[in-house]
Amino acid sequence: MQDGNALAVRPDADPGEDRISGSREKGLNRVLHILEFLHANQRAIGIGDLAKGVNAPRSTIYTLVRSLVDAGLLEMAGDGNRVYFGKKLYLYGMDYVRGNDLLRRGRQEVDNLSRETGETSELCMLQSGRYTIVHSSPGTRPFRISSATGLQIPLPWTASGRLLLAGFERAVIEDMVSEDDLVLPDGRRLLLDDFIEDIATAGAAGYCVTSGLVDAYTKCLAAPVFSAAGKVEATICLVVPIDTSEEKTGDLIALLRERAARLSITG
Amino acid sequence: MQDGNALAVRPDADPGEDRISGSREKGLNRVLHILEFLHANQRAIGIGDLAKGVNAPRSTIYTLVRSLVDAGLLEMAGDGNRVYFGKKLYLYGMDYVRGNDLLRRGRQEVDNLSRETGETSELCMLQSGRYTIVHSSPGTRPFRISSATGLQIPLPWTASGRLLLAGFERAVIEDMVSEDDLVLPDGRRLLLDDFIEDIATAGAAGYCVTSGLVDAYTKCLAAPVFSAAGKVEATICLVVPIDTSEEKTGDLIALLRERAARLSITG
DNA sequence: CTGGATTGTCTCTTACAGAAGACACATGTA
DNA sequence: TACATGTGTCTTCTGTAAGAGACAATCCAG
Repeated sequence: MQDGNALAVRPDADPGEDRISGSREKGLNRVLHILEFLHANQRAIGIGDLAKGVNAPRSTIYTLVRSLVDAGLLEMAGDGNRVYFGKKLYLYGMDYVRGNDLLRRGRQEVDNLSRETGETSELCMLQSGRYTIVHSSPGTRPFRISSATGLQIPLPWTASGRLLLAGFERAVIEDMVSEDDLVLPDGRRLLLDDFIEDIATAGAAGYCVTSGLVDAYTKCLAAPVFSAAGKVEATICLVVPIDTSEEKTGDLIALLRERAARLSITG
Repeated sequence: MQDGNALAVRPDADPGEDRISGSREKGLNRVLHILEFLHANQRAIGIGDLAKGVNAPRSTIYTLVRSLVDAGLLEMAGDGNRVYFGKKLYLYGMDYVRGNDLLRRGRQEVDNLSRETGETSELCMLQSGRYTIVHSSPGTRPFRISSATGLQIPLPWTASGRLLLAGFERAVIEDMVSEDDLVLPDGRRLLLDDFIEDIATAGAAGYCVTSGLVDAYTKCLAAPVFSAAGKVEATICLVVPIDTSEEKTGDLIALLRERAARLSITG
């Protein structure tokens, strides 16, 4: 991610081999990488592997992990030499929920929606410039649409992404969306201009539907939740089979918009 | 800590006062303090106050907070210059829940218990040597017993505390319990020996009841949840009015123990 | 308007945290 | 038995991150 611009790599390089790394990193950054790495892997990781995973010296990771474990942010996992997230992070997370009306009520609403409709429902937000499924509730279909909470998906792949970007400057949008993001899972390629137009349309319409973008079997219906300031702060969405009738789709969108509007009345 | 050899410390020292400190702190530690401070205050804090709160130089806190906000661990709160926990922490917290059977099932069970009995129910664990309410469900009584999730209470004040310490060496227990911890909210003072005896008794009995410890109106019933290794990994407890009849108390304890046992069958 | 307090950004210095690498001890496997 | 691979702890070196402090810009009370 963040090498790039770095000042010219030592010309003599290290005779040893590749290892360009070398750069001395701030401890905090190492920690942030550790957390991201664990989040990405969704399981306990051995300290050695962790060091490899974040490309940091073993000794450093040992020190940091000890601090983090002592602090309770990480915990040694059952068998012995692996670590994963700790109780403290859970507690802080709950603090976040408590301090965040929208999230708390949004979760509730999403659970309701999936129970009422039987479809998979999700609460989505921008998370440092990335689309994030903040909460999802599975729905009752035999073929369950997989979607882990916290999963980060390119904005252009989703209906929610189009709504979340409504109101942003073109430049900002270009900044958030990489070239890769425009390539769909099946290899098709979106045009940035089309995407930006979609955003405008979705913003004006107050809802958005996408068909067969992430996979060929589903469509995604989304409605925006507004902050007091009138910005799109989140979306709630439903993931339904792509062959859902026009009529039913319409009904679901109406339902979704009503619920999203209700969520928007925030203090 | 480790000055000593250093070349003469400023001879004038700090005229200010107390704070001999000055010691240069690791950035990571500062961050840990920041998080604890926010957790303790349960609300967004201005950066200046944050610096005061964790007793750190302003410039340092500005730098760290920026990193943390960029990383999404903290978020700028509504009005502008305050910070609180961020979405990332919530996501990591959910990861913890997902990776932790006991917590997931325990939360469920606690919710069930409070619904079934109408009493306040809690899931408790040791969190780096401190008693922690990991999840609580309010119950239906008019006088709701307050108990925020994540609240940390001295071990000797609680029934759960007695169970959680079962199986620890005396020395370890002495280490975990400070003098202050032995002083109850109403000023009474427990004897360490009595407390340690309580622990043994509770451990042997497989449940624990305390009356009027934290406050004069409630008693606390707790049952231990065991890990595969046979250690007490958590407790579930009910907070009931202190005048609850012997008979009903007995029934509730039986219920509690059954549910705790069910939780103990972990993978 | 003035004086004090607070906010956010910057620069410079040096104490110290991160890195390197050696070590001792396990495992596994050829 | 030797040889590779992984783990956890220490010690030593040095580049840099934490801290002090100065600054301009707000804000507010009197």
